[in-house]
Amino acid sequence: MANNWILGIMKYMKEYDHKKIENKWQKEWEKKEIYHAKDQKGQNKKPKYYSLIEFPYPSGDGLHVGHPRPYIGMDVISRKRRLQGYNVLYPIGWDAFGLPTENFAIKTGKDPRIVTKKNSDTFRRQIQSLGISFDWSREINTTDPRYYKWTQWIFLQFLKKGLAYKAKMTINWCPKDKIGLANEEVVDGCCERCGTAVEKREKEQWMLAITKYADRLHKDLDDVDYLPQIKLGQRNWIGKSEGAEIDFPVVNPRVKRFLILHGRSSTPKDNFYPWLKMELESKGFKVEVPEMPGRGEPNDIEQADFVEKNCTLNKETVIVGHSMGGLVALRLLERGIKVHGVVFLATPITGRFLDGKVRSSVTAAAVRGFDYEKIKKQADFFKILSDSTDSVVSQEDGKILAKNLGSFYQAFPGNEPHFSGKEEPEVLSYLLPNIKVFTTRPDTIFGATYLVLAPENPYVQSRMGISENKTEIEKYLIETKKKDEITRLNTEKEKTGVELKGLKVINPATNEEIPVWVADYVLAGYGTGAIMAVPGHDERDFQFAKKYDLPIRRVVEPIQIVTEGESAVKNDQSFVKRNAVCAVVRNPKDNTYLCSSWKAFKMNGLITGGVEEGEDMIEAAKREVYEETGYKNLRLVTNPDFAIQNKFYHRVKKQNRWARFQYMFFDLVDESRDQISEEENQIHDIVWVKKEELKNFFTVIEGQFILDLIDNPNYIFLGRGILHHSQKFDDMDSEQAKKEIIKFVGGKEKTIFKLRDWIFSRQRYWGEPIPVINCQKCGLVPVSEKDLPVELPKVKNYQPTDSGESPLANITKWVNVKCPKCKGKAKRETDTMPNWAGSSWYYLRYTDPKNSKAFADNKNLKYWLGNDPRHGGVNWYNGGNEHTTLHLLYSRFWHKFLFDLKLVPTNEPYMKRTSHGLILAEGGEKMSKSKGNVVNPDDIVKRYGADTLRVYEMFMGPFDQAIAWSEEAIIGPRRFLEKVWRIGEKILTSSNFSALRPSLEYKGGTLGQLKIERSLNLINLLHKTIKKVTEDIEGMNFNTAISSMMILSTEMDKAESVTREDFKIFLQILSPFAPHITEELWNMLGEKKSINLSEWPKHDENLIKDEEVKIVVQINGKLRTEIFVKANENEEDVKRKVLKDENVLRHIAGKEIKRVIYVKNRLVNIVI
RNA sequence: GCCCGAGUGGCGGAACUGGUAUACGCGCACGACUUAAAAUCGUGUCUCGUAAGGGAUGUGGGUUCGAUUCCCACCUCGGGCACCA
Repeated sequence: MANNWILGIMKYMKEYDHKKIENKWQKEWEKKEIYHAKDQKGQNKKPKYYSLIEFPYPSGDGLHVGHPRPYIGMDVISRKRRLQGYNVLYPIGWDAFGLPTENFAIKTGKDPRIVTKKNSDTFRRQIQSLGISFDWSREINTTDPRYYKWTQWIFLQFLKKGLAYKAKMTINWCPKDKIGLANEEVVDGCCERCGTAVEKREKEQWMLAITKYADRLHKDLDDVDYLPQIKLGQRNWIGKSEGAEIDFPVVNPRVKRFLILHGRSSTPKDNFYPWLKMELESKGFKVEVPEMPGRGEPNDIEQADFVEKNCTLNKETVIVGHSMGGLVALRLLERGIKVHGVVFLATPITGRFLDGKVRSSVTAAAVRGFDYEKIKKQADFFKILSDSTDSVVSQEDGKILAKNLGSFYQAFPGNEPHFSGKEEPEVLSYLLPNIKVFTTRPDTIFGATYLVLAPENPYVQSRMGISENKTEIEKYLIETKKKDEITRLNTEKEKTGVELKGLKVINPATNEEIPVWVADYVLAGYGTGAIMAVPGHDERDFQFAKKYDLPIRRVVEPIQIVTEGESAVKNDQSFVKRNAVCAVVRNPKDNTYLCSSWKAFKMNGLITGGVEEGEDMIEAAKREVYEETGYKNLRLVTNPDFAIQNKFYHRVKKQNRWARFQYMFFDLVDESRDQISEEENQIHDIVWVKKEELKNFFTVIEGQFILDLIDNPNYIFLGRGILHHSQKFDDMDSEQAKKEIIKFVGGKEKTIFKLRDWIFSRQRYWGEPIPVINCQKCGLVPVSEKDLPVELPKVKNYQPTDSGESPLANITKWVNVKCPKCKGKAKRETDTMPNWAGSSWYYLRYTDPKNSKAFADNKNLKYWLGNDPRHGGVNWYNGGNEHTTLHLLYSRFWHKFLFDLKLVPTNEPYMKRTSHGLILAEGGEKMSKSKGNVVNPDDIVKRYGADTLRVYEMFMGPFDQAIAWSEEAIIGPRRFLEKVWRIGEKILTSSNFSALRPSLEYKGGTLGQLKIERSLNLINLLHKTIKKVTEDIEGMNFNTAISSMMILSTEMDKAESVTREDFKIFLQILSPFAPHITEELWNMLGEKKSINLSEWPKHDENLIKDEEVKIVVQINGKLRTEIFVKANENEEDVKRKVLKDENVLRHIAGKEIKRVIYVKNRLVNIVI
């Protein structure tokens, strides 16, 4: 019986026919549903494991050999987990919306649905031929209406919570693809996809408020296990910076008095007028609040008469016209009265006017039809603070009023309704404006010598009218607008800007008046669009200040604290402060510098000394040079007001010193020199040191700063240090001073982010339609959830329109719908979602891919993600480096949002994230169809087999690094598998080879009990290999795992005998890499159940211990010989043995042994 | 410019926490088998040197008994960010 069986095998064996084997097992596995994950916890007691790869975009080019690398990697892990007893979910699907398919449709007119189907069929066939253990029963496709129904549904939840909104945006527009691009899709000012230069366009866009989650997206990275560089990428992109918002009050010397004119019904009813009056008076202004006649049924003409007669009106007056009072102001100006300015507070008070109709004051003004051209000439500025959005369309005869109103606003551009009308400080801030800046360096505010506004900052517009250099500013604004993104963001280019002349603000720290500039190096979209410029401590401000000759003030000075040696600061003593100078004296003849070298101890530095009471700094420096070196004629080159604070212990005076050394640069006029005192001579030597040698010469840290200063006269100190020129904050540590200074200037601590809200609409066809209906009456109305999905209609032409609308806009049948609210005429939104949408939640769908009631059943989510909010999610997610910022960030955002709605059980989607490197073409270039260097896995599978391809891809190099494909090297893994096959063949066919079975003897025992040496070594190696492979897989060190198995296979092949048990263990640890061949051999060895259902072997610690170890013998660190000793041999015995070795004796002959270093089980190093 | 990562044979790469540098694979050379070739197997393969020994992990320095590994400076390549106050 047994013989027959072996004979049968012998016939069957012969060569390794990968085609037969792989086909057979792939069918068998699918038939037995061996890789299908089981949902319900009750049915299986196994712990769950969710491993995930990024689902592919099924492009028309088909799979290339780079695609499967991550799939194989996670497959190895998933297969290992199954053997380790987990219920594994390893799913796949298609991320099939997107541009390439659409562009193909545009070119060929083919329906993207059909193209997608064809492409994904090809991808599926190719991936399946690799024997990856995906659960194909859970396959999903983002373009399937049953899938995108839920993408749309999630969007509606965003809409409901106010996190999806429409905004007019200047967007990046790719003129070739005719598509709006998100910031992250623009690379170097060009379209990420096609490389065309990006243009700017104004467009209404759907936005997702990802910035609301910025802080959590940043902070929660602490809880997840991502590779450090991935976390870093996320953090950089979010761009958190902590700082402060600080107000700089605007100075306007021409305003002396305010005239507050009541509104129609607003008797000093509330605290508003008294409050405003008090506030203004407290700032030193004259304020007049006349008691207006004709309350109740006001008449602006009558009131204007009254004001003209009783109040002071001149060029120093600003009229604050509240409601009806605003009309009175208009009347006055129309009569030819000149004032400095008018602020028209059009708060939401409506009432019955002279014409008997009810409307707000702005509406009333519009109806009156003033002579705006004349009015505008009477005042330097005319500011309308209005909330009267309701008055744009009148309740009664809307159209006419709207027209009039339009002309009113047209007359005063930049005054569109924007005012909330409620907050008193808001009113005040318009009367006495502040410019708000954001800074991360409030500690440097004493060095803020000017302010810079971004050209887009609204304050520039509103202020321009009264600027002395209005035309210059206008010109600059036009210029910057013309500049495209590339030139504007080019840091190399010289900074430009223009001063807002006549405008000064007060630095709230110094109370000095400082100028205000407009410059495009300040970005409107970040912070407040305004900065305080500190040229002394910011490179950009410094460049700008140099160019426009603005004052530079250094307020933070580096500090050096001596902590070692005899000059180390004594912790128990307080400091004695001194002003000191440091003279940098150059001899221009040979470009050397005057230095001193102390005789008593190793200290090399410059000429320094204390400043005496009342002494001038420069004189002090010259005096010190003269006293210490005798040089008489010095010429001051520069005194940059640069100093270093120095804390040390004065050895002579025996006290802690805190000295401030101010650096001054001198040139030697001539070399004339007096004798120096003997006393000085005793202390140090005078040396002239060449500039190149200074670096090595200085023993003190300040040397570094001096070199920076010498090499670069524009050196500015950017680091943390000690404050100076900062009044009461002098001598404080800059970091500590931040908070106190913010408080001192009345600022507010604030954290801001670089992250912008996500532009979520695309004017394209092949994406999920945004499920919103546009109704003239009701505005934006969400499609009711029961009407989802909003399916993409078929179109004839996929070309986007030139106006930038999606091709959907032309499908009138689809676009025109009834409003779900009022049943009136309405239009569908024609924008579609970006293809980040479907991939932001796909991993949730895998847990319950066929659910038609919810995006996934809660039970399934809880099972597969876990129920611990802080430590749950997909167990292991591997993907490409190119997706570690955007896709990861977006899906984390969606997940957190769903978590807040209690729709998912965890706070984070993925517990662990790793990346793989790309596989490049043989030349090291990226594989692409256009370059013609694509390697198709079909050919490799056909020639070498899927197992060989898998082993090769895992073996070729470190998993996380990019690597070039090599057609030559693939033969190595193939030979390895053939060797494995041969060993199996030998075991099956040669009873001699597999006869010796010491397995029962060694189980649980130590190697010492074993007598058969060959097997013994093999068993030792086997167990070491189990350990290594087990560990290496966890660290994704697949290449070294395979390398160790190659070694094992060589040893087994060479061995006189290998037991079935041992070989089967080898097959098990190899099976994640090469599942087909191992399954076949496993089966041939008589196993009835799949190797996939077996148990992952464990190594036996006792069996990997070496009996004998090699000790490396070094002499003076050089390898001389090696000896073998028993493991854990006593140190003395080893040393004794080493010293008897003839090689050793030869080397140490006649020399004295100074030291012997011993590292247990490793080496002996003899120092002679 | 800033921030990461990496530089090791002819090539892909290995080396634990500072302890034999070059594992494993490719290639190449030689040998065995063969009429022959392919395939396979075996042996060898950093470099100089007959040898003893010396020199090599991008370059230069440092710490150490001992450095691919730690520190400093520089060079090159790859990736990310790029006027983010």
